[in-house]
Amino acid sequence: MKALRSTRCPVSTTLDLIGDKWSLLIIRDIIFQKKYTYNEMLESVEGIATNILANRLKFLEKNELIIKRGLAANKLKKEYVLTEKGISMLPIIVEIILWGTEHLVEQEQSAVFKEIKKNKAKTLKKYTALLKERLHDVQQSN
Amino acid sequence: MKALRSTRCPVSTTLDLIGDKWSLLIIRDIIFQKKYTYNEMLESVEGIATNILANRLKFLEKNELIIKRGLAANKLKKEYVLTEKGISMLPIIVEIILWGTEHLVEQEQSAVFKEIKKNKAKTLKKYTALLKERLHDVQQSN
DNA sequence: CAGGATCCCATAGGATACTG
DNA sequence: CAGTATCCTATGGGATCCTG
Repeated sequence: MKALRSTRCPVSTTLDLIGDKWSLLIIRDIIFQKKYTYNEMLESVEGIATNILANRLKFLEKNELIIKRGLAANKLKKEYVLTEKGISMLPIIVEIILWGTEHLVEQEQSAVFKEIKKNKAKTLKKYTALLKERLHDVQQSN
Repeated sequence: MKALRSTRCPVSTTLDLIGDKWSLLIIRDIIFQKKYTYNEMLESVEGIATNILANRLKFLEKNELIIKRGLAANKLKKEYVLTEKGISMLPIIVEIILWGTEHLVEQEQSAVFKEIKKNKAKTLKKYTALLKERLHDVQQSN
């Protein structure tokens, strides 16, 4: 992943951040699947290679969408947490979910996706609150 | 561009459609910059190569986000029009614009982007109506 | 004008083995 | 457990020239 296109268009610069096959899936899993650690993500994100996952996590961290911290319980274990900037990406993901369920995927949906379809605003609020709570917990424990 | 990942996750399948550097920029230009023809896009989309543009247009057409039609005035000239499916992608782009203007791009914004920031729902409605009108015009002239 | 054809390079990304 | 290191391939994508 290279530097962002230095243009004045918010669409192209944002695409430089999440316009690839993987970044948004990682964020999706942090948000909806509660996958916070490296190996959890390795299993959860559909077939991502270990070097690619490492690369993306670093890239997302560098661009301040996530932060990494060690877990007190186990010094070896690290977990990733969405920053405020990362959390504010939720509306984008929600719209993508809505579009995808409407136009591409017809099968049974996960509970969260149904929830979004049923009441977007409410679900958005709920998950934003959850994520902020988690972020603040992490910031306090420093 | 390959086939879509056949998964049940709407995020990953949608990313297979627009999770690249270019596709969404093409759609952005059709919507906001009123770039409808090949050469207009070639100039407008930041430095895209001719083979890449052709590739993406074909891919978007194949996935029914755009349709192509010849212009009566000039048999050689073609123009691209968003389908209903393509138009319904507008909320995704709007959220990306909002996020990008908030977190990445600080400079003066284009009028449209300011409009979105000021009143998202209204702007969404307005552009959706405009695009549908154009689509119906095209469908009638067949 | 709307693309196709070609050439070529950089890099995304898969597989696997290894390490602090 | 959380990555690194390496090797290798596919393909994204730039530049340029060509054509119906």
